[in-house]
This record gives sequence, structure tokens and C-alpha cells, in this order.
Amino acid sequence: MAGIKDVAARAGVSVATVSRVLNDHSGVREETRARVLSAVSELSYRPNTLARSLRTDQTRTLGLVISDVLNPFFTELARAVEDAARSRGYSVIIGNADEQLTLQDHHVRTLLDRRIDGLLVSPADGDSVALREAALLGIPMVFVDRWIEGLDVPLVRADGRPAVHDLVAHLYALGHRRLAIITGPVASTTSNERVDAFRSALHAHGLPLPETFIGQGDFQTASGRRATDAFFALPEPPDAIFATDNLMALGVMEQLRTLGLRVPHDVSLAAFDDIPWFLHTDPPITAIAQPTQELGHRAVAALTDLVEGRSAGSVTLSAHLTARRSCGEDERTRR
Amino acid sequence: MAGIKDVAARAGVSVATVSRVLNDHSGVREETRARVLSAVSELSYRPNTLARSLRTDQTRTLGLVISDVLNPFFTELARAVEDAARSRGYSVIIGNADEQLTLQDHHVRTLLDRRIDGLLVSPADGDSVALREAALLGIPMVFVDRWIEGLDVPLVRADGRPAVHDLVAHLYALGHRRLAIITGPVASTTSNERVDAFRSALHAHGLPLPETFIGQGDFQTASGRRATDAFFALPEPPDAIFATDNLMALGVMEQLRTLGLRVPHDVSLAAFDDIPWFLHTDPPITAIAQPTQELGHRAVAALTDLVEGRSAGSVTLSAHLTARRSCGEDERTRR
DNA sequence: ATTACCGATGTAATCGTTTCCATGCGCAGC
DNA sequence: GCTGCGCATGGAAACGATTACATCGGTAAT
Repeated sequence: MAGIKDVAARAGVSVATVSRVLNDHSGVREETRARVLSAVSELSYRPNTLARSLRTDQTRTLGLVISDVLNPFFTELARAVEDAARSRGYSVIIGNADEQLTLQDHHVRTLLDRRIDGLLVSPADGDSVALREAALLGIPMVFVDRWIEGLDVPLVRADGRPAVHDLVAHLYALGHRRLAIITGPVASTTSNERVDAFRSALHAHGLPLPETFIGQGDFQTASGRRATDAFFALPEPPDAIFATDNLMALGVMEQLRTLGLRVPHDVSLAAFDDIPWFLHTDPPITAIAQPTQELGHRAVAALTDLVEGRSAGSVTLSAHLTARRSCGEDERTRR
Repeated sequence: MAGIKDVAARAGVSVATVSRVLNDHSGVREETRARVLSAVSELSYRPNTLARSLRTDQTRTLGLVISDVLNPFFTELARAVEDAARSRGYSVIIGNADEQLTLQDHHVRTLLDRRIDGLLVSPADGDSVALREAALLGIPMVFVDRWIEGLDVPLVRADGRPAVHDLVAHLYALGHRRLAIITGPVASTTSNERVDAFRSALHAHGLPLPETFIGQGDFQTASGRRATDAFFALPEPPDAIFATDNLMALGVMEQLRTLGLRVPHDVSLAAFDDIPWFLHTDPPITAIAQPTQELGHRAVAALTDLVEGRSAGSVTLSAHLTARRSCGEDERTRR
């Protein structure tokens, strides 16, 4: 591949001049610029970003660490992030942590080794040494969707609590009284928020939330299956299940099918995070939808602010309930 | 951030020695190595990969360009690729082309600018200047799933033709005679293969494939909706629809719902690419499943072979039909 | 006519590594 | 007591860009 030297030689100028043209600095005679430009295209020269970044100490690259690419919510988020970044002239490198701390830290380190300009992260459950270090080092960083307590990092997320209250009210109105929830990983901030909101909403309706109705999940499909199994091993199983993410809702459906139970006849189902398929499942699933795209855009906006030396604050958007048939029929949802 | 010089100073050796320890070259006294190593950890030094790559001319990074991250098939593929690459000590940078040639070329160029060691690509429909150039430049490159005619690049894919024949036989056995198909982009290799196989299978059963039963799609949800609309504007609509990817199948379902039609009562539906949700849609959807994970692994194996100077050939795996209720009931699919 | 300045360009240091080559030292062989 | 050799280490040149600083005509101001 041709280097800047080759271009300089071909155009009969010094490398400095070529560089000036490439970064359009002023003070290059129009005719010289033209000569350089044609040398560039004749050699189909492309600058080596490694060398450039090494010298300038900036990569115009953002790192995005998410906990599970296979989760449609994160896929959509990643997509939105990439769009927003590209329109600002940044590229994005994605690291998929698969809900594992070690993998997450591996990606954080790899990204820092690549000298990304900023880090967007939706941290997995638990304490991350790498993230703590990065924050201390002053790497521009923004949390999206999930966060880690005690770190002074801006957070872009949607507050799901009002929507969870709406969901509980909806279930209550439909006559459900034995409501169960499937959580994410123990220390997951989003999951905890959803569980707390669920508990407080139940309380407001005078309903209990027994320990046995809290299924321990990990945001993965298999845990939805296990929790469902446990619920139906109880003498008095729940009459409604709220899965705190869409993959676990899939697990619930899989297991209900195995157990020969029908939704909503035998048990109702609702999920956090709405996805296109929920409209076509049997039955369509009631879900709480987050403004995923906007989350992505806002997060990138905040991060680039930080990267470019401006300040950035946290952003809280809101989620909303989309009622469908999986919780039983009522006036609103009948079609 | 600490550099190799700081480590050298701290350990009281030269940078050359530090480098030797880091890349564990032989010929460093055990005691010196220990001193260096402790300096490294005291300063929590991490090598600057930009500088390293600049010097060594290798990044241990693979580029993956796919046409649509939001398509579950590609998400799963990307995931498998990342896994396989990581286990071989490579990282992966993903570029999402969104089925647009210009975006695809943008990503290819960006990746080459980053001096990735090799390129894995599932090209979008049409002629790609950037890919052609890259191939000519001798960048190690492997196609996965889709390919471009006339380029001498190894291809890792699944041959869907036998499974398409199985599907047609299945539909025929269930009494369907008016079979329609929704294609991908016009020049898409995979889509063409699926259409050809479909046509030849129909022929084998003595059935025609009128132009009006070929819906022009683009592998995106909206095109599935449009094609469905067109089919049902016909005086005699089809009694079975085969969508050549899962997103278009989603579009078909959306539009059928709008039109008030039921599957499989009013029309049957089948899709290429199986995804977990197909088991839980109403009704469960008959699909042709590709060995996605293995595709990803094989593709990475081929690419790393190329990168590391070995030779690599094309790989063809096979896809298989998974019959469910969306084409009507029969012995096999009843449960 | 001298000075001062400006606009266009070149020279060379620099970024953080790797790696070729040189150096110094101890020891075996003669 | 040399010579030669191998081992551990250091010095310095790359890699390909950016950029501070120097240079060099030419023109305007005095």
C-alpha cells in the first residue's frame, strides 16, 4: 500500500505538504493542492489510521460494551449507537460481554489498548475492576441502560418504574392477584429497579410478593425456563408472570409449552423490552417498551460531548406499557 | 498512561529488554524478566497496540461486514464469528451495511484503513468497488453466506437447495398448489439460489411459478408487507408463501394480520432462516434452518488460515427443513 | 536600498513499539 | 595470554503519519 511518502514523491512536494492538504490546513497554493490530490487518487492512497492515531493521540473511535448482542434490545441499541456515532464522524467497536464479568473486562481492556476515544457501556452485573480503573484514568465514559453504583459517570437510561406500576395496575384490573416476577442477575441495577417498582406497585394494591414468586434469572433464555419450572412446582403457582427482559420471556413461553400450559388461560405473561416478534407470538405479549433508538442517540451525544471536552449530564427517558392479549382480554386489548 | 520507556526506567533496563520480556523472546535472564514484570504490574502498563501494529504490520484484528445486524441470522453469525476469533487470539470489528452498497463500501474502507489482518464479508447485493479493490490488493478475505460472482475468494455457506425442495414437497403433500415466493434483492446470490431451487422444485411437481407469485423483496420487514399486499390484490392469491428470510416473514405476518387473514387457514407461510421466536408465533412457523454457528466458525477458520499464510478452500454445509404448523397440519407436525 | 513580514514549502522531531546490530563480559580452547 | 564464542543487554533505526520550526522568495513599508 502506498504511503504518504509515495504521494509526496509523485506530487513533487514534501510529506508535510501532503499532510496539510489531507487535513485541509490553510496555506497551500491551490495548484499544489490539486497536484497532491491527483497523486492521492492515482495511487489510491489511504492514510494509515494507526500511524495517524499514534501521532495525534486520538482515534475517532468509540467503544461499546454490551452484555448480550443476541438480546434484541441490545442489538437495536448497538445499531442506534453506530448510526449516531457515524453521523458524528466516529466509528464504533462493539464488545459483547455475554453477561460475564471476565469477558466484559477483557473487552474493556482490549478497547483501551486500542486507544478508543471514549467508552459506552452497559455493564454486566457485579464489580468491574477494568471499568473502575478506566473511570479513574479519566477515560471519557458513559453508561447506558445499566450502571455501576458509586462511579461518577453520566448515565443514559429509561426509567421503567412508572410503566411497571401501569403494568401491575393492568394485571390487577384483569383480576390477577398472584403476581410473580423473574429478575435479572442479583446486582443488576435495571433488574433491581424493576423488582422494586413491582413490589411497591403490588404493595399499593395490597398484594404480597412472597419470596417464592421471585424467580432468580440472569437475563438469558434458560433462566426463564428454570424460573417457570420452579413457579409451577409450587402448591399455588402464580397467575401472572413478569419477565424483566425479553429473552427470559421467551424462556417462559418455551417452558409453558413444555408443561402444556396456555397463555393467558393458565397464566398471564408480560415482559420488559418490547420487540417486533411480541406482536406475533401466541398470544401477542404485553410488554414495556423503551425508547431504544433515542437511548442510543443520547448516549452517543453525551459521550462525544465528553470526548470533545464539553461536559455531559445524565439523561432519563421514560418507558411505556403496551398491553396485548397475554395478560387476558379487556376492553383496550380486545380486537 | 505509562509507556514502555517508563517500565524500562523503573526496571532499570532498556526498552529493548522490556519488549523482549513482553513478547516472551528467549535470552532474558530470569531475574531481569522478573524485575520487568513487576515494573509492568506496578505501573499497570499496557502496550499501545497502535504503535505495536504500526511496527509489526499486523493488528490481530478481523473485520466482519454484514448486511444487517438487526437480522437475527446475522446477529447469531456475528456472535459465532467473535467467539471463534477470540479463541484464536483475534478481535473482530463489525461493520453493518444495512443492505446498502455505499455503507458497505464505507465500512470496508474504514476497516482497511485500520489495517485489519483479514476481512470476512457477507456482501450486499450489487457490485462493490471497495471489495473488488481489496481482493485485488490481496487482503485475506473470505465470503460467508453470500458472495460476489467472479472474485476468487473462498466462500463458507450452507446450500439451501435440497431443503427448499423438501419444503416444496412438504407444501405439496399438504395440498398446496399455488405457491408464491418473496425474494431478496435482485442480484443477491443467496436469494437467487433459493428462488431457482423453488422454481425447479415446483417444476418437478408439475406446478407453475407465475411472475405474479414472485414478490420482489429486499430482506427487510417492510418488503414482506408490500409483497403480501400485492399477492392478495391478485384475483387468485397464493395459498402458500415462502419468504426467503426471517424478517420478510415477519412482514408477511404483520400484513396478514392487517388484512385479517389467518395462517395457515387462509394461507400457509414458511421462511428461510430459523429463529427461536418461530416456535412461539401464532402459529409456529415452518422454516429452513442454517447451521449458523458452524458457518461462523468455519469462516473464521478459513480466514485465519489465509491470514497466517496457509491456504483455504470454500466450505459448503447444509440446511434443513423444520416443519411446524404454519403450512397446515399433517402427521409429522401435529402435536 | 534596507528592513520586515508574509505566504508557501521543506526539515526533522515525535508518537510507542519492535528488532537488527553492536557491545561487553565471562569462559573454554589453544 | 590470546582468540573466539555465546549470552544478556543496550543503542538506534525503522513503521507512517503530524506539526513546530526553519527557510526562502517576493513584496510593501520606510
